[in-house]
Amino acid sequence: MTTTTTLDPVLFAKAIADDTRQQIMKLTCCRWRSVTEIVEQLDVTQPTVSHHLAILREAGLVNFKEDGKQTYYRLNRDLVTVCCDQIIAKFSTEAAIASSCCTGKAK
Amino acid sequence: MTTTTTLDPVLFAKAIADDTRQQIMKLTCCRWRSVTEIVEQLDVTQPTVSHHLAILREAGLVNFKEDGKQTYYRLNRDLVTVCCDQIIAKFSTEAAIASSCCTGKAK
DNA sequence: TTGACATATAGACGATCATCTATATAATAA
DNA sequence: TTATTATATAGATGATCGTCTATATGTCAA
Repeated sequence: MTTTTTLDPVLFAKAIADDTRQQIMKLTCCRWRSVTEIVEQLDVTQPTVSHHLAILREAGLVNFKEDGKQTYYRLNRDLVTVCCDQIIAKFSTEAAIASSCCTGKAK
Repeated sequence: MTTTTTLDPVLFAKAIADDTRQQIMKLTCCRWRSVTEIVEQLDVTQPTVSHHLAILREAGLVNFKEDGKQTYYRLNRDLVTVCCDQIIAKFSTEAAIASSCCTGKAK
């Protein structure tokens, strides 16, 4: 299952603009983690972790799979990379020229 | 004047997690822009633009220079690139191994 | 079936945020 | 000096956000 797709730079930034969420992203960056496992590593309650997982899931930033009682989450690292590259491109000279935001003389 | 330095990934994300700020970043990505010039291109008031410029300035994401009555702002593109690279690195396998967040058997 | 466990959802609460109007500050022009 | 222009700051307001407790839902074991 490949769920990379894309994500608007503003929505991407909002999704990762929280310390708890970045901690979750780091915990899930290289292997599947159950919610309980994540809760054990952090200083917040289980509902708080579920809340942040829902935000990351809706953004497509984590993949998940259910297995009996447990739900496992894993970071969608490809999407992180795509979004970061997209941000760099958005604020590059080329993007500016393409959107003609650079009219007038450069100073 | 080179003001690249660094910026924590969470703080970087917070700084760019707003549509108006990303519009300002795009407007200033390739040349110096006065506040008035920026206001003319956006649908918000001048104090709102000044507010967002202050946030970007405190994060080091824009450089500025005063010239008489006017203040010119320009995006610090190098810092944007550095921060994006930093985010990609933070959630890479290597970073996970380095911080030993990958203990236990991979599934 | 009943109880224990894993996760999600609902609702409340305080904090932060984006925006506005009003005003202060500073520089130039008349 | 006085008026005008450019920008920043103060304070208010409504919206969004992060977190919590309480509870619902669903799965497995006894």
